Amino acid sequence: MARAYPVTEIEAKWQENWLSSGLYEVENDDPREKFYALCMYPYPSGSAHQGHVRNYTFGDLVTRYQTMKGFGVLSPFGFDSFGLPAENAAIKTGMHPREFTDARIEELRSSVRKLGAVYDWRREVRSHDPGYIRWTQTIFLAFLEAGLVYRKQAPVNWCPGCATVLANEQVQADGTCERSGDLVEKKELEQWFFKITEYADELLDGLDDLAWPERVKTMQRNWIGRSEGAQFSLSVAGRDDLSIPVFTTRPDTSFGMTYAVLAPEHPLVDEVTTEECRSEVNALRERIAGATDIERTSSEGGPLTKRGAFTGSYVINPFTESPVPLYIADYVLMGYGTGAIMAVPAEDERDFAFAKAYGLPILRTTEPREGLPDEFDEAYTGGGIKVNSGFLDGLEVDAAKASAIAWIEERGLGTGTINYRLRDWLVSRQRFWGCPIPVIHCVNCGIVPVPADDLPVVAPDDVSFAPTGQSPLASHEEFVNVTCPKCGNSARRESDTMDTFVDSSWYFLRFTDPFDHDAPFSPEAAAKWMPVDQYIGGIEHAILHLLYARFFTKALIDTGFAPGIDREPFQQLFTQGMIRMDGSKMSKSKGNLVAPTAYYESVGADGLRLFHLFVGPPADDFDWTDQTDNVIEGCGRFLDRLWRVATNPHPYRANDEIVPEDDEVRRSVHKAIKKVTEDLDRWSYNTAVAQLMELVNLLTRYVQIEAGPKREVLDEAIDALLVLLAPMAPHLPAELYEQRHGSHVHEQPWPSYDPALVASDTVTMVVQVNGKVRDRIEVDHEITEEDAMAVALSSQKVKDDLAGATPSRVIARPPKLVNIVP
RNA sequence: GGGGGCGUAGCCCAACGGCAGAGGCAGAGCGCUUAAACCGCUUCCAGUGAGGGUUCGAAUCCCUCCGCCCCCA
Repeated sequence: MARAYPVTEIEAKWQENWLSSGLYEVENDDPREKFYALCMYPYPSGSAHQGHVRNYTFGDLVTRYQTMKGFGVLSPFGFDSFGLPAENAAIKTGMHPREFTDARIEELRSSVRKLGAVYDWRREVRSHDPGYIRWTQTIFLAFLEAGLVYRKQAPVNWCPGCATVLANEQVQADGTCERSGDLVEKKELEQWFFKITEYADELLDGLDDLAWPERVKTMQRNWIGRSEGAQFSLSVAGRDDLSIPVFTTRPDTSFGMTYAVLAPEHPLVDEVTTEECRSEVNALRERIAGATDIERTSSEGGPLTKRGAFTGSYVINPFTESPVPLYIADYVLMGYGTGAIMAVPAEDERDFAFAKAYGLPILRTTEPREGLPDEFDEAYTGGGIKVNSGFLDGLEVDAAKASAIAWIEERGLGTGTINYRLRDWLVSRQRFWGCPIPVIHCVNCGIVPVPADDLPVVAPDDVSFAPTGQSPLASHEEFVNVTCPKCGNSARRESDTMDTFVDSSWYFLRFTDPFDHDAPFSPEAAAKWMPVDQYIGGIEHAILHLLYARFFTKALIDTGFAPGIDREPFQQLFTQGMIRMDGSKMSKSKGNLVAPTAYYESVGADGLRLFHLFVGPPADDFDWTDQTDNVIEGCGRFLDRLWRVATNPHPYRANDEIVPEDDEVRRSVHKAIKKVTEDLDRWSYNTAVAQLMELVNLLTRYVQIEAGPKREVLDEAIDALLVLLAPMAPHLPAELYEQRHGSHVHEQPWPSYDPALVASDTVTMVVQVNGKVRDRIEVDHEITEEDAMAVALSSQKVKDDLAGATPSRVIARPPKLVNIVP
């Protein structure tokens, strides 16, 4: 539909203006109070999609709004430009990932500008730039020196068809390779790890004070998974040389252990398995080798039958000194605790199901306060009094835990320990398009860091991406063959690259000072801008990115890069809802994208932005349906109306006569200022837009009244509208404000409202009888409780309704409501 | 299996425990127009997924159930 104003022209003009005026460039010595507004930097996937539009609309609103409120706002933009898609494209087309990536960065950058979003573009960072790689590598080496980086054997996903290592996201839910469809195997390789577990407690405790969505905090807490308990050893019957450490969160239930379980991949399985049981044990291990943790621990598929096997050995329960059978079972994971458990079927659900399936004894050790139920068809995991538990009998669960731990420690069998679900962060990737790990392997000197002067280590260009089964880096002779910086002998360069989550774990710090050529960023700049005051992104990063970035911030402080900054990088977090279409998330991989481009021409970036603000609460998901275009068009119509009422000539009232509509408009303007300000502060953008629509509708009627509109009243209203709309849909207000005043709307201070105009003199008071509305009476807005009651009781309708009965109670909430209870 | 979110008009959504309706979409009618579109005005439409509880008063708080979605296992 044709617009009432030249959208494309106006938007292009202002986008150019914002780029060249430097209005949103901030210096590190900016005297204003700082505000750091940040959207999660994107993977450059080509031109922006609706998810980007939504994200940057919110971010840009924050930037412009806080600027108008007087803050010096740091609003940078960059690209998370390492990653698999570029490498896959290289394998497919032979195009170098850098070329591929650079082209897509250009595309995304220009489509973000078409949205009218403003940034300090001088600060742009791109993770694949040598200038960024250098500092990622510097940080890696600093962490290595600080003992926060180490190497150990770990299983990787290996696709036999492609003869290559796969990232987790390349393995499909059914355990096959997304490219070849082969069943992915686990293969042990030397890998690099970050010691994030060293910060587990701080990462957990730090969550308490953050202004984050509660569910994100909960997800992180669950991911860290701190549990207190005990670790102790079970000796294998008849084998004085063998003992098996187990971890339990319920040491108080130890007397109820009726069997024990090893993870199938536990190193002692071969040792303890007897000849008679070997074939069954091996069969199970083989079957489990390809299963994911989720499949293994899922309770779907009924009781845990055929998912365990007896090893033939027995272990001694140290509390009872009796032998219990030792099994292997898929529901015990090597990666959690010690990879071995004592099984207490009466008080653990999984153990219960397994015991039932294998006919193992079940012995209760906890009696709930309300007594034992008659039916015993599930485990009891609650609190109560210990029974059948020797020296623990009669104790409460918590006291029994402490007592059991003390008992274990006294005998030197083990200790009370804290266990985490969180594992150390595996950062090495057998990939080309990532930040190279800057170390050299020397036969004489071992692992030698690349000297600082030789950084960055950048991948060579002349590599073949044909899938030969080897990482392009590992097979590049000149890259790999080096001399050892320590002893000068020939050595081998590390060919693994880093997880791209490493790049994104510190980019927000680089933004504070991307100009520094001697350090990742200067401590002063970091201290000036950190922490990020408002971080905005998708819920899909609720766990990994946000946890890694928090870890990095703490580790960077502890390694001296950023002394004195807040240990939490993101003060406030907002997670936007996702856009769904046909029941699934709108995404490139689903092929259900609706490109924003066409809307730039029909309703403009302003119209599209307004739509994303208006469609519903920003945190909620919304469905893109065949109605959506109508709604977007409606947002365009609103902008048309604003344009018309602001630019059309009106039959202004010549005389000084005052009409009631003047007052109504003025009151509505101040009400709108109040409402929009409150709504922007509480992320209620949809209602803020609705308020502006209401005001425009009112003005549309006002200019048509018989007496004609009063010029100053209309001007005040339109100016207020433009200022209030400026952070949401910036182009049109900028144009109109310039036409009216010759100045820039985005440099105007945020308006305040007159409280006297917001409150009206009289209000409609509701009178209820027994909660049902019986009358509405106009009263003074400052009416007292007594007067309100008196007025209510004198209402004829109330009297009729009461029919002479004396009210037993009268509740007054002046000036809005009185409720009379007969 | 555990945790969380959401169910209000034909649709998207408002309503700090107090009159269920702010706004938009779609529909209907009228005006403008030679006519239509645009534009303007008017209007139809729900008792808040179901059931219980707390309260003078519940869409809102609590419990159970149903449906959809997300995260974790």
